[in-house]
Amino acid sequence: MNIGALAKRTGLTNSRIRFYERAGLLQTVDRRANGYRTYPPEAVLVLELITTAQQAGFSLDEIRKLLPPGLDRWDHATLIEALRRKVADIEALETRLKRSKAQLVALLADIEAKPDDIDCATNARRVLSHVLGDKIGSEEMLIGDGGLLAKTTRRRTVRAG
Amino acid sequence: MNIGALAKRTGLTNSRIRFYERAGLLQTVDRRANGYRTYPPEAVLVLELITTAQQAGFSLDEIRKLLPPGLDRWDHATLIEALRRKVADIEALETRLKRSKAQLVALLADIEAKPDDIDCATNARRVLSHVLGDKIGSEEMLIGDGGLLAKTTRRRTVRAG
DNA sequence: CGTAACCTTTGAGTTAAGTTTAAGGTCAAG
DNA sequence: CTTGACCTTAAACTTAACTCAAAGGTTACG
Repeated sequence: MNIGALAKRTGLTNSRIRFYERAGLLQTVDRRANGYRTYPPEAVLVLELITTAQQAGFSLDEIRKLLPPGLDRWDHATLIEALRRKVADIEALETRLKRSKAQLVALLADIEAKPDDIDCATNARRVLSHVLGDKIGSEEMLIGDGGLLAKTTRRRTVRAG
Repeated sequence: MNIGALAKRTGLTNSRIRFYERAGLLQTVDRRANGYRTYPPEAVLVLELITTAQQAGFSLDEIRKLLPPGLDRWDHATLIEALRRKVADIEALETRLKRSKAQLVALLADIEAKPDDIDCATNARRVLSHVLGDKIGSEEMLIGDGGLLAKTTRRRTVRAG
């Protein structure tokens, strides 16, 4: 199978497949006499594994460390470890999301609860003091990155290579 | 207030504050005769608003569009719209997270359910077919970025400016 | 033989949110 | 009058996961 065919099979771009090879993720590749890459059918599986793992939140770096052997011969213990860690990561993120959402919802309620007899500026100050109040009040709030991810704007320029 | 003092008050770095100004997020700044920036006390509030919004998942771009007027005089309707959208974003992400987590947990169970009388390679094939099976089986699976975020590896190089 | 559709490589560009560096002014204290 | 802490700018660097462009070789078809 040539790279173009593999790309069509997997829905990935040629450049992305080459990139994965360069990144050490796709080793099931050979060269024909003319220099063309040629792939065995399992390459489709490997690429699908990679994208599936990505969707589950694994970075390419993590995937590389888990994928290396020959599709069989996996490091059982390491793999399970990684999966468990990733589940824990997801749970942590879920917690953060829940908190952020609650804050936003509270903020919405607060803004809309404007008594209607006070002016906008006064309402703004009132809301503002609620939003920042809790934070400013506590001498030292718990540190931690926070920062949910603003991935609403994903690039994902879809265009075949 | 000089930039250093503001940085200390907010816990941000000098460079980050300058960056926010360059990005059009922090307009409450003046210059002394010597070129030094000087800030009014409200600058602390503005910066705290910015980081709070960031933690709620807003990108700097989104924040810029919501922040512009003079701390009061907010665009009520636009703001509420944005907040609602962000809540919806969070909910969508929560859904995706739930699905991914379920998949991972299922995968874990699958791996550990190895009958112990079959060899590792066979088990690997068995598990692999489960992981990819659903996907391969369906002619055309629902499209959509997926890609949870692998932000386990956050850079956040902590070093004062 | 031409040309279109493949394939190759290298190297640079993209995005977000900053940080780092280099080179240099300013200011307060001793 | 020098030292150290502070401030200034512009420009380059960082990370992840790719994409895009340029310049060129290969192959199948008519």
